[in-house]
Amino acid sequence: MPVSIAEVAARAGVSQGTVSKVLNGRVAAQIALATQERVKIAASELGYHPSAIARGLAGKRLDTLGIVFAQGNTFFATSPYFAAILDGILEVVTRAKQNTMLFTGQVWSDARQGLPILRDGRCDGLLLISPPAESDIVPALLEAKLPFVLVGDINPHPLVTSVDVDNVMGARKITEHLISLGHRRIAYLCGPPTVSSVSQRLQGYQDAIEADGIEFDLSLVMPGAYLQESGYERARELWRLPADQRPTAVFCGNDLIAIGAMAALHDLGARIPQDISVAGFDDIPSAATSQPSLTTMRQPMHLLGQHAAARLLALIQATEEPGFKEVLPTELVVRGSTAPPA
Amino acid sequence: MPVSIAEVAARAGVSQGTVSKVLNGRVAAQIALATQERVKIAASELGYHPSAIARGLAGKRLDTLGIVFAQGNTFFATSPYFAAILDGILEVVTRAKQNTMLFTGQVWSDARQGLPILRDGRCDGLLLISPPAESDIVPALLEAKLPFVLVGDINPHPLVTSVDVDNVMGARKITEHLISLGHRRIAYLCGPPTVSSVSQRLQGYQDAIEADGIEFDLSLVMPGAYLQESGYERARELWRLPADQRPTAVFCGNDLIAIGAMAALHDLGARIPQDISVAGFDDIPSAATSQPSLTTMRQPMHLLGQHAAARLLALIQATEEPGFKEVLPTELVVRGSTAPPA
DNA sequence: CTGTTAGCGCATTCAG
DNA sequence: CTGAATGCGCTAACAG
Repeated sequence: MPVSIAEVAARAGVSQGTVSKVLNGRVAAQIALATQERVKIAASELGYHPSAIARGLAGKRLDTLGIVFAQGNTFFATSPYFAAILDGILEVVTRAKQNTMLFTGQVWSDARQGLPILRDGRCDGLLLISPPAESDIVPALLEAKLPFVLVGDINPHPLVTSVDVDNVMGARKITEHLISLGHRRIAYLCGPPTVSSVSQRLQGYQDAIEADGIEFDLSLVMPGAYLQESGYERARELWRLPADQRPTAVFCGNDLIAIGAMAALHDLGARIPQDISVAGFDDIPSAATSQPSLTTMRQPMHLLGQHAAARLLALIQATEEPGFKEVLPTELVVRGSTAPPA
Repeated sequence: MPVSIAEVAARAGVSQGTVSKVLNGRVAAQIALATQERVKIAASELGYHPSAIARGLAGKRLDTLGIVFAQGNTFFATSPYFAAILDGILEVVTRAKQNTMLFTGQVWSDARQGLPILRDGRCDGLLLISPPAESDIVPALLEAKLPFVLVGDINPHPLVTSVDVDNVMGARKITEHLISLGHRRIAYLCGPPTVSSVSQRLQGYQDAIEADGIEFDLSLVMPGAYLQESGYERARELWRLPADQRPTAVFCGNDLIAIGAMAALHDLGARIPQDISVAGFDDIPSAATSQPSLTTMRQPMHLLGQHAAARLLALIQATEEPGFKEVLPTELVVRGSTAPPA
C-alpha cells in the first residue's frame, strides 16, 4: 500500500535506478540537477519513504540496534538498574536517529535457541545487558560476526567490546568504608553466583576484608538473586545466627537486596544503623528515599547505557575496532544506613 | 552469512519451494513424510533460521510490535508511568513470542514527518503511548491502514481502538475525597493542556467541585508539565497567593507533580497534611515511600500495557474488529498526605 | 548522465 | 507429491 520507488520513477519519468541514486545522495554517479529536482519533487509529492526491510534485504543498514536482556517475567518494575541503562541507550539512539529493537524472549542459558532471531536481519548490532558469564551467547555472536557490545559485564575475549564499572574496586571501597567505621564482621548478600558482577564484588569485598587482617568467613557470603525479596529472606537467615556470630554490618550486592534486607531487619526489630549497618550498590532512585536512606556505591548507569550505545554505533560504522573494554568509575555515597557498631 | 533456504534445499535434495512448505507447516500441499523428515533434518543440521526481513518482504508477518512515544530527551527515569506500561506490554509480547520495536524519535506534533518510519515495513502494528489530542498521527495511521491501539488516551473515531482509565471519574473521586475531608478551596496542578488526560481530569475535578456547590475558580487551575519540577514551581506560585486565597488542598494531575509540589511546600515551611493536603494520580512506586506517603488515585498501568498489547495482537490477527474503547477502573489510595483542613 | 539487469531470501502461484 | 518461475522493494554493478 505504501508508495514504492517504481511509482516515484514513473512520475518523474526516470528509471528506478536513478531514483535510488538521487535519493541516496550518490552524487558520485553524476546526475543532472534538473533530473534530481524532478525526482525529489515526485518523491515528496507522493510522500515516498523507502521500505526498511527491502533495503535491508538489498544489503543496507537498517539503522536499528537490538537490546537483549532476560529478566524472567518482569522488567523495569523490578530492575531500576536496567531502566536507567535503557534510558541512557535511548538518549544516544534517538539523537543518532536510529531505532531500537527490544529482545525480551532470550534465555541466557541457551543461546543456540535464542540466537537465530537476533541475527535474522532486523538489526545492525546488539547491546547485551549483563548476560551471565556462563552463557554461550558471546561465542555464538562472535561466530555470527554480528557487532555487539556487553553492558554491565566484561569478557576476556580480545574481540569483545564492553562497558562496565570497576566492580572489584567499587566493592572494595564500600567494604573499606564499613571497616573504617569499625566493623569487623561484615556479611555479603549477593546476587546469583553465575553473574560476573557478583563474583567481582565478592573479590573486592574479600580484598578489603583481608587487607585489614580480618578473617574471610564464607558463611557470611549469602548468594541469592538481585531482588528485594532475596534480600529480605537472606537477612532473616542472617538474623537467626547466634548473637555472637551475627555480623554488625552487611554489604549487599545491589540496592534492591539492601532495601529488602533493611525491611527484614526492621521487621525483626533491629535498628539501622544502630544495631546493624547496611550498604548497597548501584544508587537506584529509591536508595535516596528509603528509610533510612541507603549508603551505597553509585554506578553511572545512565552513562553505561550511553557509552555502550555510542560504541556499538562506532563498531557498526567500523569507526572503531572491536575489543575495547571500557571501565567507568563508581562513587561512594554515604547516607544514613551505615554507622559505627554499637 | 547466515544459512539460507537454498542451502537447506540443496542439502535435502529438494527445491526451495518444498523447504518453505515443510518449514511453514503447509501440510495442505501434501508432502511425503519422508521428504518432510529429510528437510527438517537438513534445516536443523545447518541451524537454519529464516530471514525475518526477507519473509517480511514476501508479505508475511514480522511478529513485531512497535511502541511509539515521545518524551523529549529522557524516558523512564522521568516517567514511571511509561515504564510501568512498557512492563505490561513486554509481558504479553514476550509470552506471545513477539518482538518489540521502540520508536523514540517521534514528534507528536508532526506525524507527516515521523510517520513514514513507522510504516516502513518493520512491524505488524503499533502501540501509541498517550499522544496529545491535537497530534495528527491518528488520522495518518488510519489512512495508512496499519493496525494500532492507543494506550492512556481515547479517541472518538469509531475505528480507533484504545485502552485507558476513566480519568473523569478518577479525578472526580479523588476531588470528592478532598471535599469529604472538609476542603472547599482546592487547586488543580495539571500537565500540559493538550494532553487529553489533563482536560478529562479537569472535568472530573470541576464536576466534583460543582456538585458540592463550590464555585469553580479558574485561577486555581495551574497547567504545567507532568514532571516533578513543574509541580515544584506551580506549588511555589500557589504559595504566593494572599493567605486568605490559598487553597487548603491541592489535587495534582499526576504523582510526579504531587511529589514536586510536596517538596516545594516543605521548603516553604508548610506542613503536609496539617497546613495543606496534597493528592496525586497514578500511584507510581515512589508515591508509597514519599514523605509523607501520597494519597493518590491508582491507575492499573501494568494492566493498561497488557491489555493494549493483547488487543493489538488481536487486531493484527484479525481476531478482533478495531474500534473498541476499553476503560479500566481506578482506585483511591488514601495515605498520609491528605487530612481535614486546620 | 541514465537505463537495464541481477540479485538479496523467501513464499507462492502454477505446472507437471 | 514436487519443481520451476515469479515477485516483494530496493541497491549496485554494468552498459550505454
